[in-house]
Amino acid sequence: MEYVPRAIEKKWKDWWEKHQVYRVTDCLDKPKFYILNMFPYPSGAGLHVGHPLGYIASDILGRYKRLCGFNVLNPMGFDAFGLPAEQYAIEMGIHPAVSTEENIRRYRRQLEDLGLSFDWSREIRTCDPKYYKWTQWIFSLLFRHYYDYDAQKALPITHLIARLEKEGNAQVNAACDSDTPRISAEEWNAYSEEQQQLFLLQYRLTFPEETYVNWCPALGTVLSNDEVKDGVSERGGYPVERRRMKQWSMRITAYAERLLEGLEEIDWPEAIKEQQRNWIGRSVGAIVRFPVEGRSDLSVEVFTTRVDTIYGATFIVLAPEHELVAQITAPKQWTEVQNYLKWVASRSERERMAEVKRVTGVFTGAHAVHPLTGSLLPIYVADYVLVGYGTGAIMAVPSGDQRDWNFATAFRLPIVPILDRQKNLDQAADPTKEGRYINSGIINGLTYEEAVPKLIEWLQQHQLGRARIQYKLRNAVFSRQRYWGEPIPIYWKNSVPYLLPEEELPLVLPEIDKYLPTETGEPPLARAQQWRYRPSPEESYEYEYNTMPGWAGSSWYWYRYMDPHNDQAFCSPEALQYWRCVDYYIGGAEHAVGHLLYSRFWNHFLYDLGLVPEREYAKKLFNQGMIQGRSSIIYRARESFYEEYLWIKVLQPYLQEFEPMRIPHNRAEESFTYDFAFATNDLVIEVVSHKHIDKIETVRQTAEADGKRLLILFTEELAASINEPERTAERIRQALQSRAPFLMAEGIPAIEQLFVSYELTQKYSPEAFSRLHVDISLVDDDVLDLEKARQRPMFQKANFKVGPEGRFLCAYEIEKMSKSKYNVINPDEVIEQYGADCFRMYEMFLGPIEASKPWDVKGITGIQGFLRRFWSLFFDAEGTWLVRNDEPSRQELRALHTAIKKITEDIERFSLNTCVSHLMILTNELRGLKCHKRAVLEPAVVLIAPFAPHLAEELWHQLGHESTVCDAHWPRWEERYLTSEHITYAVQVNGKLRGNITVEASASPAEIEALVLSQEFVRRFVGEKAVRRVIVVPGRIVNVVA
RNA sequence: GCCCGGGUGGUGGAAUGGUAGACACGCAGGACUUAAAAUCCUGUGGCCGUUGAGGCCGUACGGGUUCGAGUCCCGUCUCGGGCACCA
Repeated sequence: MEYVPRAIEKKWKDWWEKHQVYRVTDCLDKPKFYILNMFPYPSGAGLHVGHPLGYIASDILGRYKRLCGFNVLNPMGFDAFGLPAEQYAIEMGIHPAVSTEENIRRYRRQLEDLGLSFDWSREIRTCDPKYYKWTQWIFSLLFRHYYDYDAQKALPITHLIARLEKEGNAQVNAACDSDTPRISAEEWNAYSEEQQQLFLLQYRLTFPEETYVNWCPALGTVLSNDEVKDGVSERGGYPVERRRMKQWSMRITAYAERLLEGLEEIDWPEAIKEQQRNWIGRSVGAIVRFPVEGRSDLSVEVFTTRVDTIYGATFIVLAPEHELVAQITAPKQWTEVQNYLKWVASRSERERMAEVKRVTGVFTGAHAVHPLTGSLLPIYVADYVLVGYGTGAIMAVPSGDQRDWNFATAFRLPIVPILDRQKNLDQAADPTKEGRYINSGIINGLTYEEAVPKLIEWLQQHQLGRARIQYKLRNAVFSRQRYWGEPIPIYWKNSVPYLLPEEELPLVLPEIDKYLPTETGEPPLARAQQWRYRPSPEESYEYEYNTMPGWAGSSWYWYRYMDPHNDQAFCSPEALQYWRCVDYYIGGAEHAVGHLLYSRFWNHFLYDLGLVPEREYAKKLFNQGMIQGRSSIIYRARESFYEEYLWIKVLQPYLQEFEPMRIPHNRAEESFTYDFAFATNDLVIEVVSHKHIDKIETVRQTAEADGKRLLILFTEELAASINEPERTAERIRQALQSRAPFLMAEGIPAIEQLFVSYELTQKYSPEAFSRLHVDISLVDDDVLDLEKARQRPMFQKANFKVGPEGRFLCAYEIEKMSKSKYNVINPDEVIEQYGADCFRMYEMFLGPIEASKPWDVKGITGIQGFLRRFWSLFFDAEGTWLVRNDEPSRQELRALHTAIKKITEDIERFSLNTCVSHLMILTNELRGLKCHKRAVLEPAVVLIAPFAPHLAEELWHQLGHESTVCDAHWPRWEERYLTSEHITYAVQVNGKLRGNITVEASASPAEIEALVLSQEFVRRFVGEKAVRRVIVVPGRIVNVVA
């Protein structure tokens, strides 16, 4: 039998399907192993070669664990709500559910082609009402609970109500809004129903809140902090501004400490844990109250981590949004302050970030009283103080804090040294904690460790301050003004939100006519006519029009896989008891502070309610790296009659080497085409404007004759094409029709067309043009200079290659694989050519899975050859079966058992690239030994099965087995086959390798030492010197020290 | 600026403090072939030397610990990632 990957793979894919080989049941007599991949968003672009990396790795681990006797759950599903489907719906008028369904189908097909052992009967989709019923249900639970710091867990809101009725909230130590008033039982009981409900919102774990949010006008929705990068939206790169809006919020801050502590008990990459720690941002400090001069009713509360520097405070700064600003501003400063506030409000997040260094602010005219010295400190407003952190106000200590120093210097405010070790305060602030305090009243002469408790005690006694732990973590905005998300199961009555009754869930997404906001600016859901749920016909009520954010459905999905079809519960207690939690979680590091933090938060909450068995749901996390794309750039120089210089960042990542295409004279009548085309091994690029479109016929002929594909870049006059995309496209179309009709004909596989200008201008504004990675730009003469080229933004990260005569350059850049960068490689093509087994092993062989690396198809032939050689252990070139039942030799067994040991150990530590190496070594050795023995080859098939399942299944059945190789037993190595009668020692003299000796395995260290010292080469290197010491490392090395 | 990772042949990458460069790609030479592809064999870190002597230098750079350092420690450079007026 001959090795034909595609045929074998098709055969076994069908067989697995027919025999339900990957069906997982809750098998109580077997130990469980739960592997989870972060589920993908099914984008329209389909899979690229970067996606499967983690899936393949998890599949290998899963197959291995199954062979070791575990009941393995390694499920797959789709995080199917999201922006792109909705944007597509807006553009094309297709319902998001339809395009999502289509995308999922394609994803599933691609995943199945990889031979992944997912149990598709457990597939979940977050957009399925049967699924999001439970997302909404968890939301309801959050609404019905509050977090009690004394109990250190979430408790039902009814507990709180009972306490309020009895004793008010004076003794309640719970997570709540910072401005929650203290009320007595009488006050509470006197509240109306609405007042009580509004009051409770201050405690609920999810609640509507008026806050500053990241508003993205282009997307028409708010974004969470982790969806904003560099002041623009992560998706689409649109500007983001701060806006005060009413939004649903999740009180994740209640869990700040728990989320921090939980990190200690999970085996996650240190980098991720560190990022989460930074994001939570715990800092220990104090709140200090500075009374406002002449206003006995007002005082400024500040948060500081350096209360010890309080004597160095020379002024107070409020955030522009701070509520005191309006109350304290002196009349004569009124205009100036107002202007400043207006200016601040007008700046976008992006501008603000770009101008971090600039010092701005304004004096309010008011002063605060220093609580210890009684001196007057001017109160300023400045945007370097953020309203969202601490109290939104600071005491400025210019001698110890660089930002305060900058401000003090700019506004000529005093800088007072407070530690005798502070230096060069005229140059910069010195934040040291060393030395003893000076100019510091009650702490003069003390050290940092002594001063802090003393000050806090003093402040507490005088009711002017207290110790405080502060977190950077903010409550998470939970509503989005979009259509394609989970509806929030809430209705409003008299501006008070009420939960839908549980039996009404799921609240199904209603149909709407257009996926756009209403004319009055309400979210798309406001267009819905047909809400299934009607709270009560008599009363007036309103629906909730926001939907949940993308991270809602992904915050609990791992439980659903345990029991995916349950309509009575999110997951049955039995399934929870068996599967408990994820043993191995695999996914990208980009979710470090988004999904991975929110999902931990939900899990802690569910744990508090006794609904799930573990505090932390993912015991181990592994981050796979990214497979990056390679984007090529070519430069072409000026042509005699072609007046543009062009930089082109090209689309095919495998374009690495460019040569000017030399069209032989016998093929081309006119040689000028020579200068217009660039060629690689399998592709010709022709740069042409519509005026010269008929010339490409010559190029086409040449390309076809060479068996190369032709890529045509239409480079119209850029200004014109940017301003008039439609006309440009039309012009190109007409030119093609009249002068190069062959390009319009279908079924010419050798030709690809790309309307670069057209595509660019249709999709992107001129403003976006400079950031775009498919980029054409006109350049000046002097850019031929390499150094100058590098200064252009698009080339800063590029690697250059200078062409002959310095006439053109080519270059490439490694970057994330993404559709928008036109550097995507689709796995389908690779699988078509080499087979899924080869693709799987090649991706693993590329390097450690945690590393990011560019996709490069170069080495894949090595794997291809390896698989053929492995096959050739079983069949000869004529396809004759070679396997015999002979007794294996010691050498053969040693090769096998060495491989078993190495591969077992390496899978356990998830080093899959070296596993592939060991399989190669085994194959090479067995071929060298001409080993065709069943006793060796059968275990070898099991060893390769996790990596190349199709090939293994075929050979397994050829070996006479009826059942799947997936249920074979993982071989165990036996030490007795690994040992040998002789051991070769490396011999060093003074740490330098000088030779080898081979001794009996039983030789004692003393015997080895004697033998080594008698060696001629040892004596030569020792020379006249006396041997001072001999170190014998058993089994490895001998070092002679002279 | 702060916090994490990295830096090893032409390339991807191996190496519990114990023979650096496994395995593979690429390249060179050879076999088979009319030829090419495919396949197989040999070689392949650099330098000097030899033509079955060998030697020296090599894991970003400079120091240190150790019998022994790619690996541990200190400092420098550099690349990547994350955070960033967080008081």
